[in-house]
Amino acid sequence: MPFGVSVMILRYALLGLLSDEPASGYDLKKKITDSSILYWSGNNQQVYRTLIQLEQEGLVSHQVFAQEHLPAKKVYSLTEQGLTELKVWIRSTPELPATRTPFLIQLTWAGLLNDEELYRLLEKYEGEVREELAMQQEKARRLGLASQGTSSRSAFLRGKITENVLSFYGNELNWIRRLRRDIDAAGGYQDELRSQAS
Amino acid sequence: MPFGVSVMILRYALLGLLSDEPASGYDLKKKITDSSILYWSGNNQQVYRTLIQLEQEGLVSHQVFAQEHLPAKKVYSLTEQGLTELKVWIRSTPELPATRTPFLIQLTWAGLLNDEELYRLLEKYEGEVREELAMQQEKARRLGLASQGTSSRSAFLRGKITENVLSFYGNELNWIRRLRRDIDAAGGYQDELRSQAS
DNA sequence: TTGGCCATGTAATATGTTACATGATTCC
DNA sequence: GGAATCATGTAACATATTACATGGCCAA
Repeated sequence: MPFGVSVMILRYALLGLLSDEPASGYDLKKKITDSSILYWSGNNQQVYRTLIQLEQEGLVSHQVFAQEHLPAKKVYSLTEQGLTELKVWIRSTPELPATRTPFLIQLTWAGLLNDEELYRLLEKYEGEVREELAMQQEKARRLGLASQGTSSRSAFLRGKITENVLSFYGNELNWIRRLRRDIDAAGGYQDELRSQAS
Repeated sequence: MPFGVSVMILRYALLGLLSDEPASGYDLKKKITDSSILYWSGNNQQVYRTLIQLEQEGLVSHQVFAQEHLPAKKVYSLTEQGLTELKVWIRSTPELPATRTPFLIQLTWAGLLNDEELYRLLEKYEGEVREELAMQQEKARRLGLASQGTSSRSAFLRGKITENVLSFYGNELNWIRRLRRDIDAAGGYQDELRSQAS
């Protein structure tokens, strides 16, 4: 069974979420969408289909709950076997992060733009990163409040994960600011920059 | 035409590479594989298919060159229209980087592991990041030597792109080191860590 | 009364990956 | 003799995304 990278991530993310508590496909999809690190594109299909597959493999099981005025729920839980498999994966050799950053590709050929166009491109990117960082900080603040009191090892690790996300955007913001400052220092947006050696 | 994110990246990466100089599909695929930011999975199919598509759209054209003892080459060049389209894209609003980091997902549920298992997981990850950073530094050094003398705006920007990649791994390395130090400071790998408030 | 939330799912399409075919050449 | 490089491509499969269907409830 040749599971691709992101399918695998989804599989184990689902097992992980179900190790916290039983949940329906709908719930799980929302949790994934809300998560900063489980980046996903509003796509419930994969969640539903993956759950069915996981059930066939005996890693999860479900119970149907009827509801008044609302569609019935399939509430999934982790099986013993599922927990075992989840642990095996968590212990396995971690992969390096894979980053897709279209902006760096734009920048690679941004030499084709004129000074003003380049200025605006860099400005826009800084703005976006700044906003995203602010959003993540706000999210972290709310999450921090929610987990006050819990001081288990899990809570400690989850705090560190938040820190990772924040430091990623912080690092990116510093980089783009340095870049813009260096360009300014080299005498505005002249076509030739001699500052490269520095 | 609903181009997904990464297809779009491939399209414009190809146009960009061809704006540097004409090249065959084979050459382009190698350049993409070698690139730190055009992360791809040794997959020539997409390159060949995308080139054919780009040609149908009039953004690139090709000439066939016969070679002695070697298969014929299809050397692609950027058309006027292709250059225009590339510039339009470069000027367009940049997207934020999208990062897939399976390790953070492992870590989210690493509370399920015992102390020693967690220790080994963190150690392995630090090692991997350290090695990758070293590799990227080595790559940057070689690239820096190659581009000595060129002090155009393009060269300046490409230097900054390298800096971005290095600072990404540097940041990640700092984070995992801090994490491990904090755990050590909290009295080794005890099951309960009270250091969370700090 | 338009739209969003709840909840699951089908169908169609788009994208990504793997395996394999060809065939001469060069390096170990 | 086996593997890697050069060079393009076909076919098959795996995975991801979009659009749509259902249908009652609730809020602006």
